[in-house]
Amino acid sequence: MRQSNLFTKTNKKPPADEDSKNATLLRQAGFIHKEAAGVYSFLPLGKRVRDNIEEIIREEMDAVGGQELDLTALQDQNLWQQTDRWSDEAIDVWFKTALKNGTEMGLATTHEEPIPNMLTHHAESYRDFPVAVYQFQTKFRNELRAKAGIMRGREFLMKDLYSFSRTQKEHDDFYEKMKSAYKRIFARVGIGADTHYTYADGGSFSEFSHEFQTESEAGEDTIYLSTDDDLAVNEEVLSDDVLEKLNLDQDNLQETTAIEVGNIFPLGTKFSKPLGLTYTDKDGQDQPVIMGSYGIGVGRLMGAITEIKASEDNLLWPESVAPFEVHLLRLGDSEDVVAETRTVYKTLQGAGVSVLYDDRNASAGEKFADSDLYGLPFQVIVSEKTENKGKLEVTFRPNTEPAYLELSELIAKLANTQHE
RNA sequence: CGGGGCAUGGUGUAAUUGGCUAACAUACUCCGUUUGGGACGGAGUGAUUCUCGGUUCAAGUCCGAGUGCCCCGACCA
Repeated sequence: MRQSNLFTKTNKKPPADEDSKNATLLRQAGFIHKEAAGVYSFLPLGKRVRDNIEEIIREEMDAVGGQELDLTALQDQNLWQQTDRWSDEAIDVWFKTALKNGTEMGLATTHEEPIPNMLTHHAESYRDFPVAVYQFQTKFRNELRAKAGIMRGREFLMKDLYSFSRTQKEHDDFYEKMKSAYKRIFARVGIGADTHYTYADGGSFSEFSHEFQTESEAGEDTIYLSTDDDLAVNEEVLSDDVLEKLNLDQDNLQETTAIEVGNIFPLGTKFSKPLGLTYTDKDGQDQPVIMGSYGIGVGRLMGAITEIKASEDNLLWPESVAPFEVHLLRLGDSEDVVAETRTVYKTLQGAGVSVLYDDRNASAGEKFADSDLYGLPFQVIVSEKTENKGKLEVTFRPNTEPAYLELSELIAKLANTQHE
């Protein structure tokens, strides 16, 4: 994309009404726009990042057999009354709204009810199971206090997958597959080393649920990390009993704050029973379906990546999620520089590389400043200098030492550093 | 929901502490010169000082109420 066509602008100063690093930098760079507290719009650059994260998650969900769908945000209160979760006491973050006829509807905070309800109309036989369905869907939560930029908002995009199994064993096997899928996701988006499988409260149907917690001072959770096992325990369930069960020694645990970037949750028959989701077994008998839910807040994950990777002043994107792989800077506007930059731009695009081409008639300093703020993984410079050298100047962030490469060498390098 | 802080052009700030036409930087538009770390000169555009009410000869400034934003706490299916 030509940067001259990008309608968003960077700001010299960060916004004054923002405290979190993620919102401060993402807004200063024009990746997101704030509509209200905890309500952020995604602008072209920000949307590209979020889309990239979404696509990685999608690939991993498809790989474990997930089928993508898209349920509505508007929710019928009758459904939620079946599980006794329509009241504001049961779910205190409900947004509710009235239809013209006076009927109340809710804006979905989760789809633990509607998904199994929908499934009762489609899956009945043991032959129809197991099933795993997922969606990227907007959730609404009327938080008492939104905070931490895009990491705890009132409206946000969430990937939620629900598994439906016939037996506990079938459920357990799938649960393990999801655990691996989540590990791959967090590794692929560049925070694998900082993210830890964490034991957390399991609610009424199982002893534990499991969270993926990314170490960061911006986090709101406290976890106890066992570095030997790359395993952690959320403060909320920490006890001698639990430590013994997990074979952990309190003295070897390290307390740290972390961002919950994902969680997986065994639900048992908590929802399938009241909603009447059963399957008919080979003997013609109805059997309850065993459920699991598996969530990742896509926006929160983007926020977490920002918190982990960005410096105080500049964003920095892992190649796998960057809005563009290459930031191509044209310094000067002499004919040969313009022609050469255009050639590089076209050739990289032809090679399947996403390029943000700064073709503006701006000063070098301004281009560098914007480029640093954007934090794309590769910075490629074409100028009189590089023309004389006959090579491109390439910086691979976060390195600051440039390399001088032929165009063909650059393309080879880009191919090699493609993330798994 | 309890507590604290803040609210002035798109953005970041100032305004003698109640006093003249709300200033500066940046951004934006136009002209010209520039082009390796946010260039320079010139000319412009842009503000109901969050809202409503009050005090006063006079309010961005004081008072009251409300709203919004940020932070701490509680809460977090």
